[in-house]
Amino acid sequence: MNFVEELRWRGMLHDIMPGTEDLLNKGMIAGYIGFDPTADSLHIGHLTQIMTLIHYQRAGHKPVILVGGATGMVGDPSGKSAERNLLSEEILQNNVSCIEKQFSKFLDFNSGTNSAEMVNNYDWFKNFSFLDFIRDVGKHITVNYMMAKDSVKKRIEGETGMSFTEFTYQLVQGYDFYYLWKEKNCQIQMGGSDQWGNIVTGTELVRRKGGGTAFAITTQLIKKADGTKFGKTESGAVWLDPAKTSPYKFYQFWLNTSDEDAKSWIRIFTLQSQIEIESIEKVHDAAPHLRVLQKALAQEITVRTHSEAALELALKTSDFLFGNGSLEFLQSLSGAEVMDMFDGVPKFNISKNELSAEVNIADLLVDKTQIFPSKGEARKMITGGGISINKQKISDPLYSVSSNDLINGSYLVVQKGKKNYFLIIAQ
RNA sequence: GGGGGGAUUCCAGAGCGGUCAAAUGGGACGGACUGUAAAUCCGUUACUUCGGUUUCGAAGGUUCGAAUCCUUCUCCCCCCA
Repeated sequence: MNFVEELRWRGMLHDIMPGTEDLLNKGMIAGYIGFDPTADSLHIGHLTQIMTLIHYQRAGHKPVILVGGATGMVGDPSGKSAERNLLSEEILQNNVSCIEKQFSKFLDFNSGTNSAEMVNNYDWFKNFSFLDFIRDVGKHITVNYMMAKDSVKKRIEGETGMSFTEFTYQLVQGYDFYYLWKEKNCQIQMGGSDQWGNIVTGTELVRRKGGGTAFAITTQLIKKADGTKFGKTESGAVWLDPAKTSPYKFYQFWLNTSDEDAKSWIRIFTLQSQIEIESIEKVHDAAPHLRVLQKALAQEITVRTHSEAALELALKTSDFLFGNGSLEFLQSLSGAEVMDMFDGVPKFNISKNELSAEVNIADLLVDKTQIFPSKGEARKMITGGGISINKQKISDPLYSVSSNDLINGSYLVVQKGKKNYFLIIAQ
């Protein structure tokens, strides 16, 4: 199965320039995708493009990652209704190096001729003077052509307008394509469907300035069945950096996908074959409550993005927090493992002296910690059966806690409802 | 400038001078159910040392008693100029 067929059956293909498939069938072709360093980590919104590059490399082609140290300074207007805030140069450079590190997990940078390669357009733009640019690049593209682009038209017709800087963006990105085509024989640019306009400006530049041909492939933007935006949770974006989104939360994000989304996402975000996926779906349909699909999806992505060990911990944590969490399991964990498991959970410190005598449960939850804003509320919640300490439901508002309740002599696990955990650490 | 209407607890929106910590709906949070889903059902939704204490735009006043009546102020909306 060739690269294009692969994208097609997985439902990833959005648009492809005529002739692209023939070109790819002729042999190894270098192709690239650009990533703007708008943050110091990639997030799951980038995952489609990462998967595209993985398939590209698996099909025997050479994937090139372009990190937009220069384009990031301009700001892509595609899909944006208002002018972007510009990032400072230091922040951008820091973002670039963070992102570069993340790619090493996904692609093979040491596989001979089709090794992945990473480039930064800042390298060829930093010494490119404005005058040279408008003479050598700007000359080839008409403003009429640029204005016809959707990303530009919308902004011009809209009320917000568009700065010259952002208007220039497609030319800058277009030049990247020309540069890579000329210097690295990179003949294909890929990207999300919103990038079509920018990519085509590049192929146009290759034709007019270089007299050559270049090709474009775009992928489907990920949609959720319920219409909400993909990749966002209440707590913000889902990052690939474990320091920004813990592997446990990462795993949970995928596990919580709806049945409908899971069926399309397992094709996009995992490398399972068509036969494997269809058999998983069969099992899933027979017993949807087991969520075999979501589990397969979550497992594979978590391992690829983080590691087997991270998945193990995520699984254990999930099992404890949602399944049959037991006191014994907690007691079996080391201090470090506990901290890992409750990563992101609010923590409160309390001195051991305070617990040497008995402390009323409401005092503990309100005065000693800030789990509840008032004692009345804490008592109501306790009476309503919404509070557990160390997995034991507390229903008496007069219940007292003492140092005997500490797990391994050092902490208490408080639950408000089923899902809200708090860790009280005695020091 | 003239005339009219309004300001209520997270939001919307009821509220005869006493029985109003304030209807109802939404939201939020808990519980049951469940697939860590959806729907549904139930409960809670000012503080409290459970004796009480502070709330209804702000400040005064009338009254045994005021979210409800009076005065002044602040802000919002509508209509006519």
